[in-house]
Amino acid sequence: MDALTRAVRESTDFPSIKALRAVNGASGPARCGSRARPATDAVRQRGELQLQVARLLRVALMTGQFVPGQTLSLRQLATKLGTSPMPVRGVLGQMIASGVLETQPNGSVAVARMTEARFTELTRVRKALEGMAAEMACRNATPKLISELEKINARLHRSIASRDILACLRLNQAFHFTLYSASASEILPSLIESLWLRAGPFMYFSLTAPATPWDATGHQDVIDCLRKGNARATRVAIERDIAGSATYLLKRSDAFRTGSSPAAAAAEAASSRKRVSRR
Amino acid sequence: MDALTRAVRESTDFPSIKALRAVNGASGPARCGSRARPATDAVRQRGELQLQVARLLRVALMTGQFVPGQTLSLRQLATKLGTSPMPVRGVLGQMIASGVLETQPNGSVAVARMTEARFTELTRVRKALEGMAAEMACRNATPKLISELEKINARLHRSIASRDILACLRLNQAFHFTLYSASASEILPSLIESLWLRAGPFMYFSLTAPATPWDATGHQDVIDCLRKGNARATRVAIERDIAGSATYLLKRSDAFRTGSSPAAAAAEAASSRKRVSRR
DNA sequence: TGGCATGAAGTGTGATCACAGCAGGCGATC
DNA sequence: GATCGCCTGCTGTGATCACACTTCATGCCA
Repeated sequence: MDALTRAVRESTDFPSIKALRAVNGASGPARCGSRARPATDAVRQRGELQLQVARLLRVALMTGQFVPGQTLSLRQLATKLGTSPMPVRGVLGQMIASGVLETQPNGSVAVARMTEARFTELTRVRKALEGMAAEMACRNATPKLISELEKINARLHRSIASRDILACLRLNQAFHFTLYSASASEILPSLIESLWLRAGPFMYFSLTAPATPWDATGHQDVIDCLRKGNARATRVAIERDIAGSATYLLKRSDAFRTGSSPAAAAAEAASSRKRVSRR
Repeated sequence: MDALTRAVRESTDFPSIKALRAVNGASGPARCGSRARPATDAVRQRGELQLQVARLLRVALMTGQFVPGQTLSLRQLATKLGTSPMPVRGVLGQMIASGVLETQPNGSVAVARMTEARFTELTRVRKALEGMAAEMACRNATPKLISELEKINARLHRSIASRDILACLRLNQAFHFTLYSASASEILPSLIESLWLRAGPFMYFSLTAPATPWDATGHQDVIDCLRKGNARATRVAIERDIAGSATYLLKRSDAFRTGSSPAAAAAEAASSRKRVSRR
């Protein structure tokens, strides 16, 4: 049981931040402003390290490298990333505050588990916020935006055809957030992103089953509404798209058992991830 | 100009966490697990310090102890609170992530400024989320909840009559969040709280003008709808209440000048806070 | 007296250390 | 043989230090 979770943990292979750096002499975690660092270091900026950690962690969560219920260790993550625990601590604190991660009774940090009630509510809030963002985006829609969305959608269809789950999730996310960024809203995209991040690990996990992935026909409706300039219809189309994928996930009722048995979930995710990457 | 902001900063008098502790021998910031601490120390728990800092900072923001645009110094806050910069850093990081604070171009942290567009959008999102929470709360409404809300509302009316702005804000917040906590939602209250926190400093600041405060007649409508058990009407009533106070604030168009001149805002807030506390 | 340079103070960030709490393993004792 | 106690290694948290960077003020030179 512990061996299983350990196996999952071992298989999480980040691109080490240490490797991303231009520093070549430092072996351990590079000091913040090490005097040995030449002026040619392009990576280091103000708070850059924390941003990189946040980015990597977000991607890892959205691509199923962590499983709902899995505990995340500050020091282990830091070692894996090649940094000190410091920036990891900051990022984890923010993710705990936004509900993506949660602190277990013993104080350690874990990926938030998903229950059916939580997922239903998440979907409801998503419909409200993303519907609003879509409506605003429609009022600012340009031909450039529409063609960009169509391009993403075409690639999404190809990914669905080739059953590339990772690409499906990434392109689906790209479609939605490209649309929402056109809303010119300052607060909606970040709120929506936190909701996606909450659902992220669960969605990946539940889509890795051998069942057929969802169809993205809802996206075409959104594009059509955008082209007509009908803001209310765009909102409805997005809401329908969200509801559609939500019911698809809800129908797979076994997906929620991760809440009761994290170890089994970890094992399942590990095998399914292998299955995906092997393709 | 700098003297003004400094004056404001000086006047922010937190209840020092150091004073809250049971430690009597330690003079500087008490070490985390100092061996000198007796086992009778009731305050210290896991992550307790960061929670206390977060609580104090939230209250300070909601009660206008900080002004939109004012820069917050990590070390100064820590010194004022009697802790090391460490827990303050964590809390500020979370507040930056949630949009309550923002990092200035030079890297220092400041209270997010409010623009008219931002406020309009904030109000729109608030209406959606709080309307949803109110609707859910109505479905779970109990006589106990309704009587509690009526009690809060009665005290709010008394505070309006005596023009106690601080109490008005606190009771208004209590009314709304008591209602929302009845929604039994896991994600809505925290989302809503982050929105309130964004608007908090601005609301306090703009209400401290000598103009007449708003009337809270909308609350009574909400209570009536709750008693009738009409969920949709409850949603509409809350939306109307939010829209009402928003238009009241928007009418005071001068309130947004804090975005252009933080120093003047700080001075204004300092004098108005004195005016309030002197009563 | 005007303008530029320099340095001291303050900023956030990252690293490291110290500590309390907890979990699991392992041996000694009943 | 079962159970209790210790003990080692882990966890997150708080404190402290070191560093790059900005800012502002003082001093020096033209």
